[in-house]
Amino acid sequence: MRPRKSVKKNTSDDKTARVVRAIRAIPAGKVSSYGAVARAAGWAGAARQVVQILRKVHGLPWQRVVGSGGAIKLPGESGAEQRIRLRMEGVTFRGARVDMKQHEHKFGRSRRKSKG
DNA sequence: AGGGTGACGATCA
DNA sequence: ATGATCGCCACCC
Repeated sequence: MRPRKSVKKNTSDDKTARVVRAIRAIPAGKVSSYGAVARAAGWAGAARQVVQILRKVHGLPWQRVVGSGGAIKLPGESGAEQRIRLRMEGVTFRGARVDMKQHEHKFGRSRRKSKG
């Protein structure tokens, strides 16, 4: 038997693809954290890789990914811009952090369409 | 191959 | 809340 390819690869590219999908799944007005995105992509513990992907892949709603607890981790002006962008999307803050109670995005579990 | 690094995260003081 | 530490993972020299 040769290794099953179509089951689940785990190349860096595939993981990246999953992270990208997770990030793109965050709607405007919502945010998620680096760690949460990593887990949603089936890659627990890869918060730092989420950052790398965030920097590498262009066209992502990067402002919607914040630190644990809603902290803005981007330094300097970039951080200021992130706040502005989020506020423009309707995200509210609780001091220096995003009000996660209201804006934390919950990722779905590969849900099939359900009957209503 | 080994060591330094980073938009991290959880924990401890 | 702040600062130090340790764990984590891939990337870069």
